[in-house]
Amino acid sequence: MMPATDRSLPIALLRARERVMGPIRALLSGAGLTEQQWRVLRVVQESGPIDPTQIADKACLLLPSLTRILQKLEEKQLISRERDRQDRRRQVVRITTGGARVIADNIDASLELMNRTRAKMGPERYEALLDLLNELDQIDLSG
Amino acid sequence: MMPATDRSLPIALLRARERVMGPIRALLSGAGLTEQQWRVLRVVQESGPIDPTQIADKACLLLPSLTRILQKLEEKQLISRERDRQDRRRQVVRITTGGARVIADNIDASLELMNRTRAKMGPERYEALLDLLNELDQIDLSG
DNA sequence: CTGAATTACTTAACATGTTTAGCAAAATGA
DNA sequence: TCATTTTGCTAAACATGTTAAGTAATTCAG
Repeated sequence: MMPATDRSLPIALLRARERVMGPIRALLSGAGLTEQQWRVLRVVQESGPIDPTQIADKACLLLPSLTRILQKLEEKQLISRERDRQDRRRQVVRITTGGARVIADNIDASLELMNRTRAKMGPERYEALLDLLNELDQIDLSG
Repeated sequence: MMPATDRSLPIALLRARERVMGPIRALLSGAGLTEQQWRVLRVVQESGPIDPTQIADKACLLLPSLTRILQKLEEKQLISRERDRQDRRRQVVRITTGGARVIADNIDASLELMNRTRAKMGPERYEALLDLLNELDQIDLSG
């Protein structure tokens, strides 16, 4: 028998994510960015010059998705790309002045949303949730 | 400053979901079904005749997505649809014999995967995670 | 009863998720 | 060194996510 939807882990994860991302998406749409574009932009700013494979890892995206996102961000002139001199398979991605400005204009509201979530839930439970999610991510389900 | 990715709630939710759904997707692809198609099929079987709005609610899908999914499931003859006699805006969705067979063929392995996750994580922590996710889902972030 | 909401979907458009294939550069090994 | 494999990324195809419009049926206010 199927568990009630609130006891189904996949659906509970889906709903929780939607609850958290809804307000963030609303904020970012005002800046003309999607959630994923925002994530990539922030990774690039925080890390400095970085290649797509590492971006994908940090932003939790698959490379085919990232390819399209980088193309969009480059069109919008929020990032720049060039080939790596040492290894010409690779690219070096950098944030532009415009990209940095977009982050500066939205970062406070974004962090405020997460802080509000944390406060409403209670810091201890919020941290406990993060711990459990990370634990779940590290489980080996293969055997 | 951006939290490390494992302390970012949106990314932690993303990774956890991917970890849980990966094996389930692999199982279902053998049956020619996507994760969402499977979710819809199960909701319809468990509920009996049901309209799309309720399916969307239970399966945690938006109506535009559900419209396409129902079309695919109808093509595959796993569900049937007809207009509601009382309210002709509505539809009544039913599972077909073929749909019931697909569920019967895959339900055991599907439940087994979730049970394995639960066991590896420990039943108590698993339940605690579900509780925290549901709590997060019920937070009012508007104010 | 009738025109203005409202409801239950459907369609369309754009972005991402997911899988598979492809290509060029670099590393490997006989 | 040269064929093979691996790596880093891109392209394509199909499915879903998300938002905005559109349509037909129903409800509601006046």
